[in-house]
Amino acid sequence: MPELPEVETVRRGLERLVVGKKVISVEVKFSKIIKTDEKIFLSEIANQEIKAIDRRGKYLIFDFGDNILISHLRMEGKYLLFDDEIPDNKHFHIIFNLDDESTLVYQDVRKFGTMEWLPKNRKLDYFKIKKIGPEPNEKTFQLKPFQKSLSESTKKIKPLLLEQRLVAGLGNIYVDEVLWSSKIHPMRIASSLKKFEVEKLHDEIIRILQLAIEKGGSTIRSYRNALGEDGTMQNYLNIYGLVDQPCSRCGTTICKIKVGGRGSYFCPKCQIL
DNA sequence: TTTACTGTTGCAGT
DNA sequence: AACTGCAACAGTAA
Repeated sequence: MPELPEVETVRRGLERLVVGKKVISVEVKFSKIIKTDEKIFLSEIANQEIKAIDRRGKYLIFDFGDNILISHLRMEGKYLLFDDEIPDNKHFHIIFNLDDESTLVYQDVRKFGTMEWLPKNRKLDYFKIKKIGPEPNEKTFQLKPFQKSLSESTKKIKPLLLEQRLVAGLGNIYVDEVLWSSKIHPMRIASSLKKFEVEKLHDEIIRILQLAIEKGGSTIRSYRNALGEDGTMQNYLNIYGLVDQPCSRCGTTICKIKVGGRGSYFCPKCQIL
């Protein structure tokens, strides 16, 4: 479920449901998800209270006080909470047994998700090394550095925005929405953007991600009751997934192409190359 | 039956 | 250094 608005929705759900609970033990059914030392993870997390659930970009952060668990949902990771018995499911990979008899389950059909157990004092370093850019809000996502970075890049704008380096949180859905809204073709070279286009792009990144958070994220190809999977943002999308349908702004038929290996939707009249 | 596609990221090539 | 393509994996649709 993973762009920033979906991860934030999951964070809010987890915050309500598991903060204050203690993890009694963890069962790892598929080891490759745990990227740090599994033995240390299992021994250190036992009997630790979940103090808070935070988020940075598309990363979820379980705060245990001295340590943190950084969880990335990648393409299909989900969290589920069961009050008692958990059903049989071959995609339940990590099981957190909590002190009130409930069970937090990490489900991931494609097994791309990751978890890392780290001392809390390495948190800032972690995101610095990963080159995760500023959160998309007016305070931290400043226009000037964004302008400068774009003016110095010969990359196509869409793949550049997906790197998470200039701003955190955009994925394949919202980057297409932001570009449509800003009337910018996904293959435009970053340095070719005019000042007014960069300003519009900056504002739309903040506006659309914020709107999507308010709508609880988008639920596409969804299954059933995952935490925070109650989003309605899919009803407000203007371009993603709408190939062969008329552009809501000009009526032109929406096209789909590949840009940097990703399926990309755009209006050939509103977004000129 | 095969192939292409999928809300992500990181790495191995050139 | 900066790009591109693909691998990690499983399911669905054509």
